[in-house]
Parts: sequence; C-alpha cells; structure tokens
Amino acid sequence: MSEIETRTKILDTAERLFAVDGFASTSLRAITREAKVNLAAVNYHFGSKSRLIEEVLSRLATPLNKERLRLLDEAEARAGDGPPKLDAVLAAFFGPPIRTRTDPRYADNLLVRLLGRAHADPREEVQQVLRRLFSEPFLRFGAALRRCLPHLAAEEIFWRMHFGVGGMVFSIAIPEAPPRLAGIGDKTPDPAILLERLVVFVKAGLMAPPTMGSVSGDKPIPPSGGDLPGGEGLR
Amino acid sequence: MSEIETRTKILDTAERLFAVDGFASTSLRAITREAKVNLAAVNYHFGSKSRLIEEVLSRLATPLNKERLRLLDEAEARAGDGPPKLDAVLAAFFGPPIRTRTDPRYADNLLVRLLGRAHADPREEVQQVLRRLFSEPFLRFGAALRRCLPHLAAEEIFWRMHFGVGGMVFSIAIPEAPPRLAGIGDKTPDPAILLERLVVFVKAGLMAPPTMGSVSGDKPIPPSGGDLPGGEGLR
DNA sequence: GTCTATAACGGGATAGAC
DNA sequence: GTCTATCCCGTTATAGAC
Repeated sequence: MSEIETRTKILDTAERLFAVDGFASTSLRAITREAKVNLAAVNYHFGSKSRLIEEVLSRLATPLNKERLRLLDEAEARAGDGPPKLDAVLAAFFGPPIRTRTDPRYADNLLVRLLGRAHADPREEVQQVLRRLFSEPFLRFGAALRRCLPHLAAEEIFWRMHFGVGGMVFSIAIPEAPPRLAGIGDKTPDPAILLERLVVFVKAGLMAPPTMGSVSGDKPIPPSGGDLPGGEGLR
Repeated sequence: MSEIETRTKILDTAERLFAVDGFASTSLRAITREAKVNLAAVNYHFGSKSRLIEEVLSRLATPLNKERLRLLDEAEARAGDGPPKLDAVLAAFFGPPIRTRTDPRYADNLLVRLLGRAHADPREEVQQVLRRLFSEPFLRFGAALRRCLPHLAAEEIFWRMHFGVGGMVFSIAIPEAPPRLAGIGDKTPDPAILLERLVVFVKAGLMAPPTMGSVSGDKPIPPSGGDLPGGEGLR
C-alpha cells in the first residue's frame, strides 16, 4: 500500500471519528483499526495524536476558508464601492460549511460537526490551531460586517457574530441534544433548511438596535474591572 | 473529616475543574488532589466518574431550573391571561445562569461554562443526564414562547431557541476562542453586558419573519432575504 | 467512613525487524 | 515505509487495613 494512501486513509478515518465521538474519546487504536492500517503508522506519518488533530483541522479549513473568502470577494465586488449586502456576507460565511453535506466525504454534516468539536475543545493546543486557521477569515468577515452595519460598534458585531457561530455549532455540529430534547423527533432536519433558519435568525440578530445599559434584574458589580462601552475596545 | 464535608469538597472541586478543563480532560486524580481527599473517596461516595458528573450537573440544575421557572411564573402572572412579555421570558431563561457569577462559588462563569461543557460532550450518558434535567423547563419555556410568537411554528421557535442557547454556551461558556480570535483582547467582558447583548440578539432573531421552509401555514418570507449563492443551498 | 495499596485496563508512543 | 512487539504511563475501580 502506498504511503500516500495510508496517510490519507488515516486522515479520512480520523476526521470521521473525531467528528462523531470527539477528539478525546477517539483513540488512535480506534482510528487505525477502522482505517485498516497499523497503529504505528499514525506516529510515523504525523508524529503524535495532537499533530494528527492539527492536520485534520487544517486539511478541512483550507478549502473552506478559500470558498468563504471567494464568496465574500464576489459579494464585495457586486457592491462596488458600497458596503456588500448583509445577506450575501452571511451566506458566504455560513453557506460553505453547511453545503459540504453534498460532498459525500462530509455526509451527515461531518465537517460542521468537526468544527463544533474543535471549538468546544478545552485544550489550548486545539484552540491555538483554530486561531491560526480561522483568525484571518474571521477578521475579513468582521470588516465586511462593519461596513454593512456602520451604526454598530465593532465589539458588538464581533459578539453577535459569535452568537451566530455558536448557534451553528450547537444546533448543527453537535446534534446530540437538540432533536430529542423537546420531543420534536429524533432526526436532524435537512441542513439546507437549518441554514436558512440560521441565516434568517442571525441576520435579524445583527440588525437589532445597539445594546446599551444593563438588563433589568441584574445588579451590577462594583466596577473593579469591566466597564460598559468602548473600554478595551477595538482597533 | 466528616463524610459530608468530603462529599461536598469533591463536588465543589470537580465542578470547578470540569468547567475549566472539560470532563474528559479532568482526571479523578486531579480532583482528589485539589480537594485534598483520597482518590478512593470518589468511588466511595459516587461509584464512578460518570455518576460524579451526573451529581455535579444535577446539583447545579436544580436551583437553576427553580429560579428560571419562578421568573417565568412571575412573567406569566404579570401578563394575566395574555401572553407574557418576550423580554421577560428571555430574561427568565438566560438571566439566572448568567447571574450566577455573583455567587462566589460560581465566579468566572463557572456554571455557564459547565453547562457548555456538558452540552458539547459527545457521550450519550452525559446527554441523557441533560435531557433528564432540562427537558421539562425547556418545554415550559417553549410553550411560553409559542404564546409570545403565535405566528411562528413550534418547530421554528424550538430551533431559534437552540441557536440562542448555542450562542450563550459558545460565547460565554467556552471562552477559549472568542476574546482572542479577533484581537479584541484577552478578557471576557462583563457577563451582565453579555447577557444584555445576548437577549437583544436572541429577541431580534426570534422576532424575525418565519423561515420559508417552515411548516407553519404562513406566508413565505420576503424573497430579498433568501438569495444564497451556490445553487445547492435551499429548497 | 476513610484511606492505602494495588489491580486491571487502555492509552500514546517507540525501537527495531523487515 | 510499514509492521510487530513492547514500554511506560495515567486511568478508573476495588480489596482490605484502619
């Protein structure tokens, strides 16, 4: 068996198992057993489990980011000198990951689930990889959104976008809880419909009026640290 | 040392470590070391790590649910026979977990972080516990929201609520990624402000027009919102 | 009830034959 | 490059002393 095949088989299998069971619960033994390769091959090709995780993530992030940025570029080009359309920006961001379901390799939302696992992983090494892979596209989308929503502080856009990412990750990527919780049924609905629901939801959330002041019922704490507006702020 | 003290010390320490490092990455050794109790005490008092996790979760869920439902009852009482106010319902749902930061035991958003870890955990046993603990309150809030938003299909409300929960969990509960990703700085902002941002965001999302694919017998959304490039996207 | 000691197991990593 | 065999460690769990 050629070296490349082995490497790829490991990556493919690891990707699937990581997405379904999480990184911590997936052992190298399970991966190599399913991939029908030898246990030692992982360390030979990747050096360690950590670096295998890193490889898996960066292999999927590269085309994903490219596609997202391509769509964003298109949206900005269509808008000329003005701000791009909010719908187009959101579709460029949320569309590519969700549409990967049409790729047979990523059936069952494998890619989005994997992203969810990574985002939820507490280990600093995983978080580092995520920052390395996604910081730049995230910043570009942040900039585009600021142009769409000039009345909002950059910090507010940032957090609202994070709520949206959280929504995607939690509802689609980590499908354990949602479907059964409320007795709606066992099956996750068609991802295309979820995408539409999500974009509608996030768009409305982004277009909400700026946040100011504190929600009733919460008594503020002596301001030793954080203060409301601006503060540490944005560049 | 009394039996109760030991048990409680284990619960307190486990809670903190689980919240910070996740369930899988926290060993019983780490817990007993920090709690200054014997390793075997965990198995003596709880039987297994799984049941310790269950205990930790149910200990925090009980008062949390009680408070949430109390606030919901109040909101419904204030509304008389009409539907409760949407703001009040959302504040009843999101407020209690976030406000736990004023409890010194849950400083640093420990409670919400723990909820996040649990929701993101792939293990069926953990998901079972979550369903057991949170199904009933979740259904009650779902019913209240349906009364606030009678034009939305129950399924749509359900998913939008999940997006909101995802937003909370991902942005507040799992703080590894957000603050640093976009160069906004290292510190998580004041949770009171986050709560308000979140409520504003979720409220707007809930009040968005129905999604096109929804089963509610309603008018389709304005088509200006639905253009998702990429063809495959929506049906 | 609590702790010491250890069992029983599975994990990741590695040396060395081929 | 690949595989076999093995190492060493940390894990949960348990048996038995106190």
